[in-house]
Amino acid sequence: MPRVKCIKCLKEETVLRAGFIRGKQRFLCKECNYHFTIYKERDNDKPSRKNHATTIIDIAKAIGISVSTVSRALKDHPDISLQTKKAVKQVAADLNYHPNTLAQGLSKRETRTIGVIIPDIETYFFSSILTGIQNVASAAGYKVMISQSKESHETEVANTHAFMTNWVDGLLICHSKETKTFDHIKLHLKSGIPIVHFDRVCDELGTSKVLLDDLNGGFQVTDHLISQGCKRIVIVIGPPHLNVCIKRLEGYKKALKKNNMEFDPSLVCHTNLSIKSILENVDAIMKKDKSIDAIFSISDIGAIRTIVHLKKKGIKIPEQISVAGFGNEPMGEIIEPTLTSFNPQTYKIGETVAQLFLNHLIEGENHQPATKVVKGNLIVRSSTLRNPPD
Amino acid sequence: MPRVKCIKCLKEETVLRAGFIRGKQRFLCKECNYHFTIYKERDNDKPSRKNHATTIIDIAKAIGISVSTVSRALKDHPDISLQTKKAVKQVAADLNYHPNTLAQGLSKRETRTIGVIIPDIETYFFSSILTGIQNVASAAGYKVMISQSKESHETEVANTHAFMTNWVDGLLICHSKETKTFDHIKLHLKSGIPIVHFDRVCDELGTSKVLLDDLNGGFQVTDHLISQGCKRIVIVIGPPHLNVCIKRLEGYKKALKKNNMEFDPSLVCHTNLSIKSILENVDAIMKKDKSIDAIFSISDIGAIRTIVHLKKKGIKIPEQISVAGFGNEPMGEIIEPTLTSFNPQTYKIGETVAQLFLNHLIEGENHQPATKVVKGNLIVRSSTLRNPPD
DNA sequence: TTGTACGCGTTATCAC
DNA sequence: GTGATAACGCGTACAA
Repeated sequence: MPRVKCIKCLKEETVLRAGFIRGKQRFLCKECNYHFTIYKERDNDKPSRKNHATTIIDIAKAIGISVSTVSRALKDHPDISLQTKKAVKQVAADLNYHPNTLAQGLSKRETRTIGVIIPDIETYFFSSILTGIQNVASAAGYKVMISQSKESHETEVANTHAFMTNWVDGLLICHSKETKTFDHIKLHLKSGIPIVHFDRVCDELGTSKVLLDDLNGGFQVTDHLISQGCKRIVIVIGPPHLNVCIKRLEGYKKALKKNNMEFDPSLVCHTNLSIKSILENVDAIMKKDKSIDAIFSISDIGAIRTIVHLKKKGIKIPEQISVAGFGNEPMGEIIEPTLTSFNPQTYKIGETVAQLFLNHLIEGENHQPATKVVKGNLIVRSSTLRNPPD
Repeated sequence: MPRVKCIKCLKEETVLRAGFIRGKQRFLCKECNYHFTIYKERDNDKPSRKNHATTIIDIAKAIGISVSTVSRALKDHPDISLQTKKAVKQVAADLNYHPNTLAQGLSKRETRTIGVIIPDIETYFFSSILTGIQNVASAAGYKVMISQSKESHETEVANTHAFMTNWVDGLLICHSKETKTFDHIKLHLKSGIPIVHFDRVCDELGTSKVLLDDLNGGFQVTDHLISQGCKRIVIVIGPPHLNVCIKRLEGYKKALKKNNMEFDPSLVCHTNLSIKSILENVDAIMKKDKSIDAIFSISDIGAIRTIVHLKKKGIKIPEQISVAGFGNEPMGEIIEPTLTSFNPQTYKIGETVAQLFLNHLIEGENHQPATKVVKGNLIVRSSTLRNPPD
């Protein structure tokens, strides 16, 4: 029973509390059936928190209109009069208003943010893919959150969950080397948000994928080595659960076949892709088999370190051993001899990944998972050129 | 005037609408002064959206307790009984509940997210700083949003605003090369959120800063070159508005002074730090001045490309020209000759940046901006070693 | 110990 | 054209 007089009839006893409006008690005079609010002195107009960002409420108060009108005016809703729009925009600018994306997200149930999980930002391969993703995403009005798993399955899982609880609108992921189970992805698959895999993908989930031109790349590099007269080509690959390794190996085999050469399993070096493991394996195989005349490393970093390693031992490249890589890292242009490598078009991969995400959004309910292979191209440099073109 | 009977007195005319409770109309019988709500059939219990993530409301309904109890139980509030906690956590797990960080952020007015703006992820220097930042930040429970300005002032400004409207709890920024005005930062300085600058900082804003060991680095590199017998050392720097250039140049001068050598302004190459500009300048100065015996490039990439360039012209490094860089990029170990460079300790820089942000948070109101210089160290390699130690 | 109901900032759906 | 207010999901002072 508030001690408040009705603004209309000035009676007290007929006035009842009737909910709140924006933190202000609202009253209803039963007599006049009239709702009203008591405005206190304006001294409480100071934002309660000193660092209070201006909101549409502030704008509404300043002009003396409702928040809905402000909201609509700000987004040029056709219903709103030009005059009002102008006033609102003016005040918004004066008060340095910026919409709160958190609140927008909560209300619209979308954040216009996509999460990207990659193994390692410091690797050019991934960081350049990122750039491709960001270009397309930001053109479409999406922000990109990045996290690196550092090749740890545990971190990958944690990051995945973190993204989902942040309500990202999509998840773009390249799995860590360690990752062999995919429950963390399956769990969120039901939520219906677009998930796109790239490079190290997972086939058992029905997601869209972007793949490197692995098979073709493996083929082209090997074919090129053969064309340069190499007969005994070592291929250095990683753990067998990584699809990319298998594909590149397939390409290698295909090239041998095309050139009527027999596949010798002893020429396949299984490593864990660490530099240490790669160099050890190279040393071992070269000690065992003196006939080797080429090394195809599945990664550029591996190839580069192999070159440095072999040169230290006085081995001439490419005369004694040709070396080729995969990835077209910038370092390949710097090292001597410059490195022959397969260029997987990383920017384009990134762009394609983001595009697939956007497609999924557009297609909505009746989205069908797509798999795209980004064509790459062989870049021939000195590390394999035995027969200089005449 | 709702057509609702009071639960107590069963009268209709005395019942008034009195606000809402959780989406349900609340009524007040003026007669009995009694508040009540009409519960409809339970058939609206189905989640309205099919892909509705479970919320604490779902848990509360499932158990038949209130949302506040659920909320508190989930965060082990001491008030809640062990029994309740157990039940809540059980159901939460069953329903695969994940708190909505958007709502949490809106409610708590913090997002536990920090924004990082760097010129370019593809540069090792920045990506390794990022890793340092992420390590410290995630250990403290903060997520990291990354955006690259690609050295464009415009993009930097846009990204800054995007972060602020996303209510990041802090902003860590390294300005683009183009950036000469700082209104976009000033604007948000008032909001009170911690802003930390690194590398390319701005002095006119009272923010915390993390600086490279630029002066010392410039000094050490130059001093080392001199110790190797170099007399005419070219220093290749970037635009004068970048504080890092000035500092490294100062170090260069300091080293000359220490060794009683005169500073010759004609040996300073002003470039825009692009490869093209660097190589052109190097060519020009070497053509003009045949006495030059060393080049100190302010960036490793510049130094590396310079080496490649000079080698192509048949110049012997370090015998004819010594070359040194700054940054300790991985490529420096690969190129021949391997590159002498100053290692700025990028990881540590990143960690320090994040730490400064955390400090700011802890200190709160009475925070005093700090400036930290991360000590680096000279890494001597072949590109400058003229007098092999005997 | 548990529950109630408001506030966070915005959008959307009605109602007028 | 404009206003009122539920809803988004959660935290929390205050009430019970």
